Amino acid sequence: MRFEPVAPVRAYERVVEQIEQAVISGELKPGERLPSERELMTQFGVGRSTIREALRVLQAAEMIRSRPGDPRGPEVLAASPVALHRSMHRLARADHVGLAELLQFRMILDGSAHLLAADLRTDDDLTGLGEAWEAMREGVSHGYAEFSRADVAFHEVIARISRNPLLVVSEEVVRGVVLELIEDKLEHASNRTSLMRTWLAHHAEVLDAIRSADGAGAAHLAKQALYDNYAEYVPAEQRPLLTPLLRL
Amino acid sequence: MRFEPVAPVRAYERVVEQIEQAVISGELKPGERLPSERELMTQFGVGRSTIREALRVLQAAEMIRSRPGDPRGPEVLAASPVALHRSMHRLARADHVGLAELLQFRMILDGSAHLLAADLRTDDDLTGLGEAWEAMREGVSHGYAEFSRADVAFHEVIARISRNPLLVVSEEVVRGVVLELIEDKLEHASNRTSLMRTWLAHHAEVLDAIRSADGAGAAHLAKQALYDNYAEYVPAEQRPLLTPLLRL
DNA sequence: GTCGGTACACTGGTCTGACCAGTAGCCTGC
DNA sequence: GCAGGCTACTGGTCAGACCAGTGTACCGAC
Repeated sequence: MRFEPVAPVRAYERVVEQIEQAVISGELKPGERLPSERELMTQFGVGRSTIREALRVLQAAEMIRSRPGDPRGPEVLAASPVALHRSMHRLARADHVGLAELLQFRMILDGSAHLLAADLRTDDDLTGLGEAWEAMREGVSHGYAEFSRADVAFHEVIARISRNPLLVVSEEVVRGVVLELIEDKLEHASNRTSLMRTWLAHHAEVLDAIRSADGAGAAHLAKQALYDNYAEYVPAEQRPLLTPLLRL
Repeated sequence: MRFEPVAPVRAYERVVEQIEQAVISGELKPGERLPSERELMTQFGVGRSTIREALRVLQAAEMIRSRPGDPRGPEVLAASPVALHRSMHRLARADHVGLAELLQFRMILDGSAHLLAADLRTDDDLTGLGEAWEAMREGVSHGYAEFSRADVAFHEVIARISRNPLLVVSEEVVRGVVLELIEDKLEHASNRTSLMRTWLAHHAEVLDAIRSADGAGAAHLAKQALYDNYAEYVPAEQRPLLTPLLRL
């Protein structure tokens, strides 16, 4: 006979549980409203601070949103990847993860997204992708910031074509963290115009590969481009971590 | 000239921000303690309820833990994938993310982990992997639960050989969520013994591929195995989402 | 009739102050 | 030296208060 350690159950936790259960089970649908804090307080038979702490937890999980003054009460939100984004971001920022690992991960995600996009793209997708590329081309003459924005948009279109929200979110997060880590180094990059032209040409190749449903080609282009652009910021002794990915 | 929508900044949010920043920047390391609530209250110049709501948010994000009575104050926790797991699980339950997407993601992660493992493995890694396989072999006669545990351990060893914490964590999370989604269906699986023998043989192949540094082979084996084992639970019309990954 | 403004009732955000159960560490008394 | 209790804290919870903000119903001007 073995016993398990016990942990005291806080009042606010049981409030969270009940509301969470109601949302997960679909009893409370997105857009619907919770009773006001004062009303919940009597329903649960606890003080307002307890209710408020419970609502804070649910709000941090992006399950509800409350606005002061709204007589309809806190709103139940639709599930969104925002919470996933936050927790992934936090984890990625935790020191165990260096630029090499992030880049590795990004090559994996980006490569897979390109592979899937080349296979799953519809005609509409191709149109959208073409427009995204046009935006990049125009961005060249509007300065680096504009070009960069268009570049990000291009990548997001590809991720979306892959039809996998996990891929979209992860890629967005990892891209963000990578940029945060090297933004200071990017500031001093010289001859940006030629850099932009290089990238533009690369994206044209990617576009072609996806148009001709060449998944392997698109994936390789994506990974190679990431390596070419960012490997210089990775300590030389860690670069062998990245090269295996280029071979597949 | 365009204007942006403004959102009022709550007091507790600014408290969260500051503490979060201190943790992310490494100013507060895991194991260290925050001042007590009453102390924080004077430092931030806000009421205790505000402090408490901030701490609740941080606690929901698995960044801190507080125990009543502990004179040392709330403890800063090491980054853990628990929060990531929770938010991914929620998203999966809300079925913006279905089994197909999860499996797709898992094939990507697992395949990449195998690829990297085959390239980066040291002799020690191979020894460890061999032992993990032995444990699986012995597990066959100790029942499904035991075998399953050894199987998970095998996968974790491979993920660790790939030397990328992001890969390790993501895979762990996705594997967990996938299992939760189909656990009821797995319960009724018949002739488990033959199933175990099949898996054992498959893992032997993987082991061989990694031993001989055949990254592409190991990756393909991993992805194919996932497809073979789980595709039956994916609606037939969604299976084409998975097959492109097998070709690479 | 419609429209603009206003008053009201209610919301969530915050603060204060209080009490309780629990913990760690000191400090006895043996 | 050590078991047992004492104490000064901790976090968890509650009650009550005030404020700024919001939606709505009402109301008067046109």
